[in-house]
Amino acid sequence: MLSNSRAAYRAHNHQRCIDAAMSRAHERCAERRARLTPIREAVLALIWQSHRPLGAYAIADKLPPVNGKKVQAPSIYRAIDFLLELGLIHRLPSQNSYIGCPFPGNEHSDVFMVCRGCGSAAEVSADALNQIIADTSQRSGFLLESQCVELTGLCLACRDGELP
Amino acid sequence: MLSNSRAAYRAHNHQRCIDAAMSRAHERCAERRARLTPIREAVLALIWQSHRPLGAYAIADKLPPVNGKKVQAPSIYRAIDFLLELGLIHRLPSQNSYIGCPFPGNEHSDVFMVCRGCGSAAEVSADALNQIIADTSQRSGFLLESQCVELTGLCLACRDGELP
DNA sequence: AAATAGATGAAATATTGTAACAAAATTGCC
DNA sequence: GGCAATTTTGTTACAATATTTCATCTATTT
Ligand SMILES: [Zn+2]
Ligand SMILES: [Zn+2]
Ligand SMILES: [Zn+2]
Ligand SMILES: [Zn+2]
Repeated sequence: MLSNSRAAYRAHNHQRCIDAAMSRAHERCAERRARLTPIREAVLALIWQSHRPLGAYAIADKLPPVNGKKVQAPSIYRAIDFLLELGLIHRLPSQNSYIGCPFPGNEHSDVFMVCRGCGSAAEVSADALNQIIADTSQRSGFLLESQCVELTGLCLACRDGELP
Repeated sequence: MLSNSRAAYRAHNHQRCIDAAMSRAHERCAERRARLTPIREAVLALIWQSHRPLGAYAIADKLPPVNGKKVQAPSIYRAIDFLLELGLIHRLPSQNSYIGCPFPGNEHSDVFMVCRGCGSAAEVSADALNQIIADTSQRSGFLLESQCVELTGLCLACRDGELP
């Protein structure tokens, strides 16, 4: 089971997460002959600033201005589309936000655990879960093409700290 | 495994779906001492007009005007919130739309199969899937509170008709 | 260098959702 | 029934998210 939940929810050297993500991004773009332009790279880096998903306008607000002008929404969305396409980020539809993918390129279901305490999201790729989803689809005669699984709750850290 | 995929994706007497849904809604409101007002009932009925999820503004457009005036967004969203609260409908976050729940009141995971061909959505409550999701959460130390599973692909009918 | 395709800038607009407060309807109580 | 409390709805304005369109600029290819 691939998972970044340990990293996402605990104190860790996050710079390593960032470095790894950016380096994977460069690799992947090279493979696909796609261009990781400055805007795209900046957006990806921003998304990886933490394990909390970011909305498009939050990204726009945090991006450093170019020539004194804020980068506008369409540019942000174009960068997001590009990164989604390459599988470098994922969208969390329930909150209109975007999160870096810790293992792009690997076959993996898109399963996220989103903590309502700290806001962090961890991606988990569980084969067993995948398998059940495939079985369930098949038994219903449904040709599965993609999926989106968002689990909401409290991560270990927030569970200890904040008694509900 | 509870599922309405047979009904949702095949020709069937849909009036029975509607009648059953409305009758369940009245029951459930009675239990909870909640009021199924005309607007709320109309919104629910509209959502049940088909097995295709509807957006809030689509509902607003289709609702018959009251005193010659269109029902405004806030009223629609209030009705939606009410129906969500009672478990009579679900939200599909990936497309900002709402779909009737075929078995409200029963314990059930929220799992949907959404056909990109015909747009219909079927709800499935699979214990095995539930169980795996619970296990996966627990193994990660994640306190699961709610979930949202959207499977996208082609239903049986669309698979036969439309060769991809 | 010219042509082409890809990427960004800029302005406007569309879509989805909420806040705030007034008006109306319903409920519970006397 | 009359009256206060509560709930629901109307109305207006606005916030947040996302897209369309067309012009301009940049990179790649020929
Ligand atoms: Zn990290
Ligand atoms: Zn947390
Ligand atoms: Zn039906
Ligand atoms: Zn279909």
